[in-house]
Amino acid sequence: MDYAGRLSAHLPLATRLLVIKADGSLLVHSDGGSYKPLNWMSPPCTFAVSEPDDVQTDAGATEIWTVTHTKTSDRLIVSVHEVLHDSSHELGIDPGLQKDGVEAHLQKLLAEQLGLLGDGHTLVRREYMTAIGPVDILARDGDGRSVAIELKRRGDIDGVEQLTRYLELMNRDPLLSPVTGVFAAQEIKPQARTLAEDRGIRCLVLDYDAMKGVDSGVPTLF
Amino acid sequence: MDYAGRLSAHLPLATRLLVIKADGSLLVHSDGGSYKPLNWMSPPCTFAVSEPDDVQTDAGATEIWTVTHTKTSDRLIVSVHEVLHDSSHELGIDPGLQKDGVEAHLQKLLAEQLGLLGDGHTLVRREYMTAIGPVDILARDGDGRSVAIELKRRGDIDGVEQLTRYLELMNRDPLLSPVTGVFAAQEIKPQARTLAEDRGIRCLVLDYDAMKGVDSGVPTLF
DNA sequence: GACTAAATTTCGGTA
DNA sequence: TACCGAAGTTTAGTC
Repeated sequence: MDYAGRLSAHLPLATRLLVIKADGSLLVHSDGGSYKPLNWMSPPCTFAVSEPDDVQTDAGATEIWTVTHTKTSDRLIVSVHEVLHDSSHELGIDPGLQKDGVEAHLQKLLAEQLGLLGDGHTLVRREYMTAIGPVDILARDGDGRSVAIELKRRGDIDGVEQLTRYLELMNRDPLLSPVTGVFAAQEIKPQARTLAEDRGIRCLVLDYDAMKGVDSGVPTLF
Repeated sequence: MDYAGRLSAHLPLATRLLVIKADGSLLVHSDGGSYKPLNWMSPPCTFAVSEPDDVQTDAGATEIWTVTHTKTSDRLIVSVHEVLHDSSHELGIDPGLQKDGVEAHLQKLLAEQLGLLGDGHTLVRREYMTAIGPVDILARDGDGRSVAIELKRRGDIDGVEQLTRYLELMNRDPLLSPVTGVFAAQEIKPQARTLAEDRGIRCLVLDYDAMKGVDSGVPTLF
């Protein structure tokens, strides 16, 4: 199997699971790894089966599958040598997945429990819009000063950079300035902490389970 | 099907493709979307089948699958109502995927075609090591001044931040300073360009196909 | 093993 | 529709 598109890739002959979806897209899975296929073609694409030429036949191929992306002309070519099993099913339309978010939920909890930042903190609003994007939570501390909170499940350097950009911008706004920053996450990487504190940004490690426990309203199912 | 772990998710009853891999991991696919399953459990995990209880039987379930992550105790519970088709195959060991990288190739091409930056540029080295990581390309311009190049397929804000960190550090080194920055990518997002130019970083849009065309050596297969 | 950066990322929300 | 940021991200490489 060969892929030519945004990169070139070759997959040697082996027993694989090939999944053709209703939209013509193709997944090639091995018997391990995570959910990511070894190779694939995303929709929109077209699926075609053709006869192998002489060289391909001599190599043992019985069918050639060609999957071509409709827009980018990325192409996936599969030499099928032997079909161990073939089965086709109509799955019909698909009720969607219902998710109970992570960062969204954490944000809600923290907004309700701003006391975790220190006494006297009050919520201004969640998803406070700025020119370069929304700040997760904008609050005011006991002295009425603005506090911008960036929330992550895992606190990485990227998150600190993100908060730094917001702070830079917001501190140019005389109505908000001075704005201090709080980097809140369930887990904060050492390098991220160092960078944040070097920039005068407070770090706050959140205990999700504990915060769920003091959930103000109805007890959760899980 | 219900997932309880890093988040909670529920998937209504429907016809699905369920793939159990050799390592006990499970994928639940619908007949569309991209390669990402609707729901899944990554290895290492354990797979167990049990009888439905009375409530589950009344609801129509004939089997209950429970997939539990070995380390995090994330859990996926599947109520199987009807099996339309069941097939099992030994895939055996798996020759790896051979990739022909993108950024790596682009980096090689640009290192060979530094004239794209302007006349007189010479290569110092690729993957120039600094304390906080490797700079993609270090060069010198016609006047002998250092130029640090950050290379991306898609030029995003993150890449500008990355280059900024490198420049900050390298400019503290008297042997290198002053170091100017070049942000090179096949496509540069407007916000990334604005941020880069605001920081005095040059932006360079690369034409991959054109650069491949002037490839110095053997013609490529694709 | 921990951490960082890339990914043929995919996916969802918003301007 | 384009763009931006999150993801139960996954994956690969380096320290």
